[in-house]
Amino acid sequence: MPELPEVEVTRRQLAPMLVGRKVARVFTTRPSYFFLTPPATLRRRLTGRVVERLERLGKYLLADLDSGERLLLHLGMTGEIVREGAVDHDRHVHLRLEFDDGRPGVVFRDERKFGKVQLLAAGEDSKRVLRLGPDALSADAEHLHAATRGRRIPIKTLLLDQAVLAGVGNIYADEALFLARVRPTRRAAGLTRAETPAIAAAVRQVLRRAIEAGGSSISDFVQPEGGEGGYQHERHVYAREGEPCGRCGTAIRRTVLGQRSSHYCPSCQR
DNA sequence: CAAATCCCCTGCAGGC
DNA sequence: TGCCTGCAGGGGATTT
Repeated sequence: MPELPEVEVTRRQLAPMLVGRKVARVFTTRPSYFFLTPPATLRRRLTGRVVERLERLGKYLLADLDSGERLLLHLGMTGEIVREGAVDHDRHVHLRLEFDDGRPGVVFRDERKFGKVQLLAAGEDSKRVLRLGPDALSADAEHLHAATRGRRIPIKTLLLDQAVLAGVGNIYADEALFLARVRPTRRAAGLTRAETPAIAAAVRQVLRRAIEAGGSSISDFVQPEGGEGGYQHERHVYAREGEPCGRCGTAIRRTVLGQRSSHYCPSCQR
């Protein structure tokens, strides 16, 4: 599942294969939940445009076009944006861009269609982006501590709230809480002055390291150039139920919080 | 306002 | 082998 590290790795590899190239042809599938902007409109508005910049906000990618419009992209659960030819071109390819230079195009493939594509008019703001909190890569201890006050929800659930920190998803929330030695079930408001900075630091650390490793390819994440990430080999708790904790050997436990599976070491995390 | 629940979608694992 | 059920989850909408 693409979270901040996977989206950032996607941005870094995608930028060189997108920026500065002129879109010659746009192919789309039929209208669906996936298209916040109707595919016919996308085809019309994107044709002939040049992407000038590609930035990331939380788990969103924003491509600035030479028309002043912006293309908003979200990978959802199973989305992947790759160089044409790097993955199968099957019924799950919803958007494909061809350019005027003869080099391979770019495809946005998504099995479950939880991904999103939206064209923003010049100066138009996206409600989805506006509600995002500060980027999780620079998680601030004071900000996180303040965000926990008055919140009865588990800290794990709070970390997944994109309005609190933008970019944390299920894998890295579990991994960060392991590094901080805090149980995911702990009430946010009950965390101490010492624990919230530890969690913020762990969030930054795990995200930075995951980017360095190229992301996690646990559920099919593929980099734009076709490679796989390596962080899945470094994870401590996520999807390791019953396996021994790397620190103490205790069996990793799984529980459900906010409809999402959560993993932790009952011995190391308190 | 906060918190809980439902739903969008498809592939796959597990049970029989 | 095939059918059915449940699960995976980002995040918005709806309900409590």
